[in-house]
Amino acid sequence: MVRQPSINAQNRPPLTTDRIIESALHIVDGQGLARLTMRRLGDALEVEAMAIYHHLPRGKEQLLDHLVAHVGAMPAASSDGGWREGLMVWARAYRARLLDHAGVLPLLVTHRNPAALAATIGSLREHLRLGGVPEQAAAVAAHSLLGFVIGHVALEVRDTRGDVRAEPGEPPVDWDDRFGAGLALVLTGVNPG
Amino acid sequence: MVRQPSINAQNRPPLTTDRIIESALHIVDGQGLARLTMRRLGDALEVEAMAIYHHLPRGKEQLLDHLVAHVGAMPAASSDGGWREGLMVWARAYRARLLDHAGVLPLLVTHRNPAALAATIGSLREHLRLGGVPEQAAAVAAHSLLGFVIGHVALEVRDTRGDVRAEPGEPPVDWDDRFGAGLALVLTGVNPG
DNA sequence: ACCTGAACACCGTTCAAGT
DNA sequence: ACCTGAACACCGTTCAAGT
Repeated sequence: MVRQPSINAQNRPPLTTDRIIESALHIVDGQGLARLTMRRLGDALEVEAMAIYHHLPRGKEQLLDHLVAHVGAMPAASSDGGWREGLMVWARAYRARLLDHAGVLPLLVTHRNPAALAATIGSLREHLRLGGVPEQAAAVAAHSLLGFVIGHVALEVRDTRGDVRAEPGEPPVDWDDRFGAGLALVLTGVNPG
Repeated sequence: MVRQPSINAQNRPPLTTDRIIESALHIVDGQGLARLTMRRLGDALEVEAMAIYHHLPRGKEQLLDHLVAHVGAMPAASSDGGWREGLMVWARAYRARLLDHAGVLPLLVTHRNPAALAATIGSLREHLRLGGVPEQAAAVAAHSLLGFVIGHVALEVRDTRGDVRAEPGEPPVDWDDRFGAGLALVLTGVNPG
């Protein structure tokens, strides 16, 4: 029976905050937010639930704060094309991120971890400023764009993976197209000064 | 000891679904969603928690579905002014509703009760059609507008009743103004054809 | 320092029983 | 028909104890 010396006596990787977050996100993505319990999370990490408190003293609150930061923090990268193109790229990527982790969405629309979106909003405002949009208009556009993406994804999540259509005659919505058209609508309203 | 004959022997109004919803919303508004438990709801109604299941057989799931419908269903009324004015009136009222019941917001961005927003979206689309906006553009604008309002309120809720500012030098946001400007931005992008 | 085991106060829900 | 009481399987968290 050979043991790896870098691993502990139970032959498993050491518990770290990153592994805890990663595992929690895996549970939320796979089974939904309601199934994320400290005990189940402990099971997934092959550890007693109480061991998690040694890394996250504030317990589940702190765990959820981390999930919000992990999913919500995504600053817009500086782009080669124009600022409009850059914001479109960011918006599509952010939407994809939210859809990938739709179970975290309810946590994003709470007061939990108020600073989690600050960097994201700041990067959008900076992007607009560099594109020549005045300070006040940039602040408005940044909140409008981020709000639009979050709210639109919320509407998408409500509709999809719902088998029952409200009005049976209505055709299914192509949400990729719908989002793209809405994004163009919002960016049309941004005044470059 | 005089008893009112219309009331039962325990001298209290009879339990109805409406009273249950109303009381649940009162708890969520006053203490937050996390404090809404079947036992506390029973206490507020001066009844055992198990009595609620007689009116809501699907239990807490059904209760939350009702809260989503109660808060999220708000069709746009036909207006005397132009369609733009009508949509602005609706958006401001819908925002106020969401802010009044911010504790329900996390439930709104879930798959729970998928039909809850159908009438609201339908009324917005109808409003735009009557204003001369073509079918496809009206569908896009309806989702964009509703998404914007929901997402913007989410950003407001994250910021307000948070005492700690992310960057201490930054001035506080006037959210009424910010929302109004964002609303104008979105409506600018709506093409009347 | 890091993890465990037992315990506590809660929670949603079931089920048989009361009226 | 409408509500209750006891019970069950869970939950987050504390705390003393192990290594």
